[in-house]
Amino acid sequence: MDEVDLTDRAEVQGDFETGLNADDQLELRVWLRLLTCANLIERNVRQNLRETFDTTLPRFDLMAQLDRAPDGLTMGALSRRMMVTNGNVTGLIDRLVTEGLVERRPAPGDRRAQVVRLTRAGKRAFDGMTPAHADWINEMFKGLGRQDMTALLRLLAKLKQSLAEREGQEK
Amino acid sequence: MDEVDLTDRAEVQGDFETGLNADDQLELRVWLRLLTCANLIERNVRQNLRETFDTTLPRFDLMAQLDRAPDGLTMGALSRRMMVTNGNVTGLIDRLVTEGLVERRPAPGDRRAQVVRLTRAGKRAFDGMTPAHADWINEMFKGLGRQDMTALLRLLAKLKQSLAEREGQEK
DNA sequence: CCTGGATATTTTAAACTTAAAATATCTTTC
DNA sequence: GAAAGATATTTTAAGTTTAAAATATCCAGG
Repeated sequence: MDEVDLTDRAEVQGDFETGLNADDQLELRVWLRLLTCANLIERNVRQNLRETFDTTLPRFDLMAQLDRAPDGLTMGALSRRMMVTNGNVTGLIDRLVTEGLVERRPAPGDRRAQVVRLTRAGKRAFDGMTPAHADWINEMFKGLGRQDMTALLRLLAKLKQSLAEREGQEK
Repeated sequence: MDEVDLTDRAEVQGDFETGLNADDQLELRVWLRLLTCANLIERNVRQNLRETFDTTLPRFDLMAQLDRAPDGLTMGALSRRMMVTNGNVTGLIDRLVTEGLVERRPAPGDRRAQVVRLTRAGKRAFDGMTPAHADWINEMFKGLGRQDMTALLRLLAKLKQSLAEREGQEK
């Protein structure tokens, strides 16, 4: 039997980089590896949030933003911070309001805007999740030393800067 | 007037890190910065794909995987490489098949499996997008030197390793 | 004041994504 | 060789996400 083996045994647990050549452009390799790491972390957090607290990552991210802004945020500020569209935030907030975790009220002085903030229950729920969340993240970064992390933080800052510059240009 | 300024002028263009304290755990800061970078890049590529080729990022990612596997991939292999669920791939492939960019055929020797590969038209379409895609990525990494990128690549490899280890454990 | 452009949000339609259940097939074991 | 468990995929329902259009309000200039 010399048929092609479609199960591709070399790829037991592939990712975006699988099949990429070492002589491909460095930039692409960095980007794909970055994406792989982000996906692995996201997947882990998502699963933990579901199993431990029966909630979702977008809900958690949104609540984390509100937790850091005790005076509340407008819908627009929220969507900028979460880097998602306005419409997306509208839907998420709708659901969180229904669940009683978030409250929406008209912004003083601007009848177009809404200010959103955590309710008492929302704050309580979020505080209950924070420690476990921190543990998960810490656990995932266990393989990196303090030096590694500061180096990584610095390089990512530089990349972020490089990315932010070309955001303004747009068109 | 000494009211609270809800527009928060310091946060013209916030991101996940906005509002984070410098004394927060290092791991969390690295993770959020990583996420911010990934989001900025994704957003840029997504917009470029739409404006330039009228397509989407998931479609492009899927075609990129198939392009690297000339003999095709099973649905399962594809979902592992893209790090998304099986059902997700089913839907994406359905659409790409309809558009004539991808073909699906029974896997030889296993009647449960499907082998998917780019059609002639799909290969042509993908090849037409590759150079522009590379340019976009290169442009975004312009602020990083070769040294920075290799350092970043190394650190991310270490992180990826750290993350992969705890994947196996899972229960 | 009032008109035109800017800003804040919601709505809409379509696509994407997930987790879980359902199918179908393979593989092993007795 | 039939039952039990493992694998490969699809289906389902709900949620998330996007881009674009629609609303509503603000603000600046005449």
